[in-house]
Amino acid sequence: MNSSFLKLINHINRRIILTEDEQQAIIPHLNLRSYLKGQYIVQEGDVSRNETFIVSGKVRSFYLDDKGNEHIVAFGIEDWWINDICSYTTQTPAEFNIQCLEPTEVIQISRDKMEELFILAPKLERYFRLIIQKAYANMSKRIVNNHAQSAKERYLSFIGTYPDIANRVPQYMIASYLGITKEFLSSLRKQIHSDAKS
Amino acid sequence: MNSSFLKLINHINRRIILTEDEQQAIIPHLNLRSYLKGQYIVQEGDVSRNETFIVSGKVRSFYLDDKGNEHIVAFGIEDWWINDICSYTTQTPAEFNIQCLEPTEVIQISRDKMEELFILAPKLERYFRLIIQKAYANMSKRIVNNHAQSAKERYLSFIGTYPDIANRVPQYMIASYLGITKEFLSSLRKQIHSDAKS
DNA sequence: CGAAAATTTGACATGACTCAACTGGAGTGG
DNA sequence: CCACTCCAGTTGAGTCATGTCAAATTTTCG
Repeated sequence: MNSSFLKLINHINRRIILTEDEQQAIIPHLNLRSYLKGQYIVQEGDVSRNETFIVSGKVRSFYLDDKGNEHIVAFGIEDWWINDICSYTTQTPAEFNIQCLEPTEVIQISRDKMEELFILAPKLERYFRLIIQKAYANMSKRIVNNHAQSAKERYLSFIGTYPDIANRVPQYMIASYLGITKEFLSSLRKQIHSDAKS
Repeated sequence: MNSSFLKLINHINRRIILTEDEQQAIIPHLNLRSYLKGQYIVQEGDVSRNETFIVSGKVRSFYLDDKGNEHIVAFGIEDWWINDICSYTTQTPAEFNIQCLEPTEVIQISRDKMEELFILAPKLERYFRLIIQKAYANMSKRIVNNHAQSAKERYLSFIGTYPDIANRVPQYMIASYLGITKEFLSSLRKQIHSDAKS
């Protein structure tokens, strides 16, 4: 089996149990696709037509406010699903952009194919439910932490929790993800370094 | 059929199609329960053992930080599901409290019963997937809005979107939900009133 | 009516933003 | 190999949004 597809199948098998037949039946519904750095998987205003699983690479999902400022909603790396779920489920124009920060390889499943898959293997409903539940729980904690912690604490916690992301994306994006300005993040880092020395 | 159960069945039927038989089969798995104002449906440290659907009343889900400050994660009203999903799915101690703000009637389904239900009517996996997807999409927007908007804008948008909640919970809880202090919210309201007059 | 809870007020402190300038790489092309 | 540009990151001064604390006031409700 193609190793990218295998990666997804393994991801599924870690949460539900697929028979050999089911695994084989799923494969033809999957669509492998490559993006270059900077390319968009979903653009604001377009309708998101696929569920997207990241095989390798790195993406960000962001929102552009009225003043033209970017607000990063989420990063996505290897083994994560990423989408504008609202646009996908209601087939309305996306509010978020999803852009590749590196050359990125993904597996996509169109809505139609997805419905076929759910008929083929209804267990997949459970798989996606579990995935999204996890994402929801993380979002809830993020909301709370945004309120309960200072920017400095959030930054330290971010680089502790996601070192692989923190090391591989520009700082101004981390600032945006945390909801602070790049200048302020810069001064926080300065503080942190001098804290460490003294 | 008991009218509370009917309320849930209708809620389900608005998203998926249940046969008459399935509807009848679901009922015995449901558990009706009443709470008084102030009572806890889930307490921090306990394990959440049920999915909980609110038939009537009003609840809040909140987190207590190290300094003892409350941070409201969500409100729940009629026709909403509310839970500490993380605790429920992993059967680990809850980080959030879920407390009734009024006398509240709920329908609960234990994990075991839920598994039975999923076997009985696998479509329910889809129903819960759709519910949680919606909640996730809302959370994402909330994160963005917390970053893109000022406290005043968030407050106005909150009372516009959820007037029924805004009118029925104390202001200090709205402040907590928005991530600001009750004093600051008070001064925002003063501004808003004087804006309106001039 | 009286006590407790919720809200408001005001003085003051500070975390975080703005803006503009500067530094320092990483290409790129001559 | 240098000059040039572009982009990310840093700095610092000034400002604004929001927080803190303590007290006064209003509302709720037994």
